[in-house]
Amino acid sequence: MDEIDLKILKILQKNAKYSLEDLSAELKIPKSTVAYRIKRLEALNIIKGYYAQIDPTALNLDYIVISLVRARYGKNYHTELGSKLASLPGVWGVYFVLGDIDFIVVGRYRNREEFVENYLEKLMSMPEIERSSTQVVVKIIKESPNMIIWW
Amino acid sequence: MDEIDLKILKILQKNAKYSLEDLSAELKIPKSTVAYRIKRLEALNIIKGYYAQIDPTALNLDYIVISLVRARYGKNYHTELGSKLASLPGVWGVYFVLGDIDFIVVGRYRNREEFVENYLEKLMSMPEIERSSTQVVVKIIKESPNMIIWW
DNA sequence: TCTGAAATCAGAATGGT
DNA sequence: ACCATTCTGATTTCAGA
Repeated sequence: MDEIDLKILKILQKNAKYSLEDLSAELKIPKSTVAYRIKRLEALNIIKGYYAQIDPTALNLDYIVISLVRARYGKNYHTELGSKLASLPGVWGVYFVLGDIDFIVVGRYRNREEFVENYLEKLMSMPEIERSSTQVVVKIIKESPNMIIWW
Repeated sequence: MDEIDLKILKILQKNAKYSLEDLSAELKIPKSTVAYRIKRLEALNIIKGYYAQIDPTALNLDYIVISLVRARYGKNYHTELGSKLASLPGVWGVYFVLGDIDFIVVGRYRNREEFVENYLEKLMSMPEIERSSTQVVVKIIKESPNMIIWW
């Protein structure tokens, strides 16, 4: 991983359709070398894949929720609860944190009913949870999780 | 936006490199029609772009933080604070929520020093903040924000 | 709006340094 | 590990339905 690899990643994290030719011109190295580098980054699993970014609002996914969850104490309670939370439909993020709270959970739904049915009811029936508070997101000010390299 | 569009999106949200030919076979429509559909989804900004997904740990980004922020009351305090939080280096998510907390902020850093310098010090010098608590993520159990369509 | 065929172009493969 | 060339196949274009 050198400076050139980093430059490639910096460009591809923003635009996966950037062509080998343009990368070649940008980095001033032959395009076959660019191809070679990218293949290596893929093989090393540094590039984990390519995906289309879809506008959530276009699919009416504007019922975004974030929950702060505290687990009960007990052996395996944390790991078990973690995977149970992660498997809830609509949940895309589960973070295990230290402190007052144990888990932060993020999910996207199309409306209140869908949220209640797929998320809230299931959450409230989990015995491993000691306490949880769920917030509805009013506005997404920033959401660009694909921008890994910012420096 | 019909059933076919949704199927296309469902596939491309997972794999942007899925070829027109394979999509054509999968959906049982000619590949030129698939191309036509995709172009339309792009034009309508339903597909917002294509990205390479980069492994954060490969770049030593394992100092992940989530802050719960409460703003002071006052005109414009909330919108101003929102954009100030979003502009912090390393911050990729800022959510405005209702309730006890006003903002939930997510950031990625390579180490403690980088986090303190780029994030914590700047956060703590923001007068619009009444109170904030920052959690360090011990484990990312799930993080797949690109999976928009789950039903 | 959709489709088939042709043309174009980008990416994969090869082999040499 | 790097790079020039060749080759393959995916995408774009366009005319017609």
